[in-house]
Amino acid sequence: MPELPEVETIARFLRNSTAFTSSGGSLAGGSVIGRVIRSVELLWERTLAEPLPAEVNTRLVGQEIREVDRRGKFLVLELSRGWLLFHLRMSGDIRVEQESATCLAHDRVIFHFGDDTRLVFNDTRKFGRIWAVDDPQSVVGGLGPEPLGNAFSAELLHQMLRARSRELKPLLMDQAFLAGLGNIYTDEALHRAGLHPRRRSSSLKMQESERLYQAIREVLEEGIRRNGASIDWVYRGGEFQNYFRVYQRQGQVCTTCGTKIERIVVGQRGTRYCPKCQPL
DNA sequence: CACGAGACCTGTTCGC
DNA sequence: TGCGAACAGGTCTCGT
Repeated sequence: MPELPEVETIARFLRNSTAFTSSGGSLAGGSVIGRVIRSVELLWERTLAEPLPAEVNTRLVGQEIREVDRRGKFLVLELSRGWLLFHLRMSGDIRVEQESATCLAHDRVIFHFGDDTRLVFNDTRKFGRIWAVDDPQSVVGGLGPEPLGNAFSAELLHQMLRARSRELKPLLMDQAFLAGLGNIYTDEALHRAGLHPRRRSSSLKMQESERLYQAIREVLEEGIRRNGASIDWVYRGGEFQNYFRVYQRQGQVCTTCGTKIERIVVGQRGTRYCPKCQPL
């Protein structure tokens, strides 16, 4: 579910003393930074990727949350000793609330703080994972560049694209190639760049790579500015779904040229594009 | 290396 | 109304 902008939004909610949680409710007592984990409740054991369930309390109890960051689609929490990482996959969500709040269906792991508040990992489809490790590189070490980072440039993207010969859509969604794009933002970026999802990466001219680079940055920045996208039954408080140009718009007209948006399958993922703006 | 199929999961929507 | 199929913001593993 969440892609880079949604995870960034959650990271900011957890880090800052804002008035909202990622689910739109009020964040009990503000930032989670400075809070100490007093116990961990594993409601669905397989959510815990590392360590083994028996070791999780020894590893986390007494640890203070020092910093909240994001790497690709991973939420990265620095603890007083070690690191706690979350990946929300398709349906994960995080909320911080008072201990007196009502538990919800699909709550999978609960981190109780000592101050009558808790952090809850809710995940309908059970794909999400949590890691408690000594070195975050063991989890995120294989990721490609951060698309909004300073080290990422049009020249670098062009070189990366030319070094491979894959269809653009699955390549851009490959987290080892570039970290953070998922189905929504890839479709939106390709439309803004005027590139067909099946276009071979090795065939791009510098000017096209430059357009793709700008499109990726713009679509991610706009997503973050709108607090991510809220679709399906999971409400996250974001508004970007109201600005989609192609995603979930098959059969409707392209806002640029009026042609009907089509849906095809690329790399086993539903893919929306404008056949006129994005010719092969 | 590139690519497709299948697995992991639950819920909603659509067609008959 | 009922019921199965298709689909859903992701990633991993296996086989060709």
